[in-house]
Amino acid sequence: MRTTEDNVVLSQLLFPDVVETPQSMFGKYPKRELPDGAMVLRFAPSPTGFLHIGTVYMGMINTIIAKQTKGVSILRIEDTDKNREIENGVMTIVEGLRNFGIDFDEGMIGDNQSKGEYGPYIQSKRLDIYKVFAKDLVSKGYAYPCFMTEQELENIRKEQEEKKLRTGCYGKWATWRDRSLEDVKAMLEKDEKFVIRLYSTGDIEKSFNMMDLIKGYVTLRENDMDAVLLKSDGFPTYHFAHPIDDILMGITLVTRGDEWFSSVPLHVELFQKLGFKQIPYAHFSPLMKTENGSKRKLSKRKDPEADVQYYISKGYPKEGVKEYLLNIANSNFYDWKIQNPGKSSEEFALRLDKFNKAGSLFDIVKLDDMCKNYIASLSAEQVYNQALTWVQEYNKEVADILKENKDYCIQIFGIEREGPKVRKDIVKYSDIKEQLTIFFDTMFENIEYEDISGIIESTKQKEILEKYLKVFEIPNSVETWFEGVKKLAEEMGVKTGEIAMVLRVAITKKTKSPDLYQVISILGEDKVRERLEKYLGKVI
RNA sequence: GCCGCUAUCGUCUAACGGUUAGGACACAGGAUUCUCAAUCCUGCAAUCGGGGUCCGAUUCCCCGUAGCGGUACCA
Repeated sequence: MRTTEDNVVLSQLLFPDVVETPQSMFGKYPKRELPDGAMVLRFAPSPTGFLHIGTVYMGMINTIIAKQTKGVSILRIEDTDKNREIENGVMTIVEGLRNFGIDFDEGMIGDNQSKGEYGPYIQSKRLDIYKVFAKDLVSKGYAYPCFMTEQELENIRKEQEEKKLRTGCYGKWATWRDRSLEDVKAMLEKDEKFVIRLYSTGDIEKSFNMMDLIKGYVTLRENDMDAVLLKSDGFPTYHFAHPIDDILMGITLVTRGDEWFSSVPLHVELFQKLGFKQIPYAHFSPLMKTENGSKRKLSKRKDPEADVQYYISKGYPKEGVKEYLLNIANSNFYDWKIQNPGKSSEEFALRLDKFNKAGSLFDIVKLDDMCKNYIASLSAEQVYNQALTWVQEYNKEVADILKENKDYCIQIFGIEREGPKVRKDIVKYSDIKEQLTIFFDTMFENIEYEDISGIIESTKQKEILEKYLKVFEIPNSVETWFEGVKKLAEEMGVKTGEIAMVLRVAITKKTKSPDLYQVISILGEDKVRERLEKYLGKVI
């Protein structure tokens, strides 16, 4: 057993270089001056090498809530596991989020750059800070060095499993928690590796209640694990970094994934031992997918759709993806969107208590629908601009066409875009190539005519074409044009539909196309006549 | 195994303890249109199972069951 004095000595022995105290640390970060109700939120992903769809989801939620409460959003990087560190990990997150229009008020803005006064905003640069608090805990007897080797840890785990006990380092299994100062000194002199563990005083038999902003009131058991606070390499575990970073940064609501929920008792004990006021939690359920009839978390390893790049490369509009994500967050978003067509999604009042408590399935069909509606809400020029951005990266050939024929393309994207009945056939920007095909000979030449001879005999087709060519002109309204077609149908004794069908195939090679009159108007009289004649030649 | 959270149409979800259990997406049918899309109408389709409490339970309680998460010197 160690005395109170022993612990003070021990803390000095363990952290001889640390001169700061928790009090002096707090002095460095003044209290934030914010309006009533303002929330300070931090989004704290780990740099694991790619931008997860969940990262966009959480990043967006945090920034929206901060903005709506006139608070502060912070992007912090949790890179305390150097085994998992990946090159450019930070940039992938920073740039990826920025690309999605998700901007933070404070935090990392580049690999080694940040903005804000509450940094550093990357945990690997905060090592000295964690030591200050670790030293403080040791001096108070709330933490201690543990010299157990991996093998020893493994052994106790096996023994616990055999005896059907809870596994882990707690109570009598935590063999170093009460060792004498002499024992510790001896190990230190031998330069043995050690970790700093929490000296837990919790009782697993006791429960306590806690409010989670998403889950509501929950009942949890107290923590009794002597969790690792500082690893042998001097890096903190997440558990230790979390209270310190969030308190020092003045966070008012901790948002994080559901996987942390089970650690709440540990974190509560840490807040108490550190003398911090508990920050409220909101635990978000993960995005799921189904596989073989069972649900599971979307994982990058197995699921390509977990990577945001998957949607980008397929040409999904980012805004549409965000809207879909918002709809997962609060399912009344879609209704709100319809009622507030002009408003930006960021104005939607997200409510924490409206989040799904269990995991939501990621539904690509619904995503398609929302993207389709999103694109339908844009002007032709906006479609052009967004499509161009995408195509410049993913389809150079189409990008050239777009750049060289700006006005023409805008006309094409404008087909059936005016008025109440907007054409909704673009889900993602990869679909626009299909839209353009009939308007550019270079692409048009490469597609085959659809065969309608089974529906309308060749001789009849020929007759229709010949007669139509004689009266062909492009009037200035659909009505006039269609009147002409109708008149011709009457004269020939055929159905209007048949004439339209023949013309459609002759002009677009397809049996399905956007409004024929608008297509003809855009193509122009010469081009249409040329195509009609060409098809006539083919039918014979 | 142990601990915790969760449970409404296929999916996302709504419903002060009293509703015909509502909406959206998907699907099917119809209307409309020069085709397709769009639009409009209609249909299909759910309270996990069992016990309580209550005049009355999707809602509250208990027991099962299932799903998810945790059970690391990973986050």
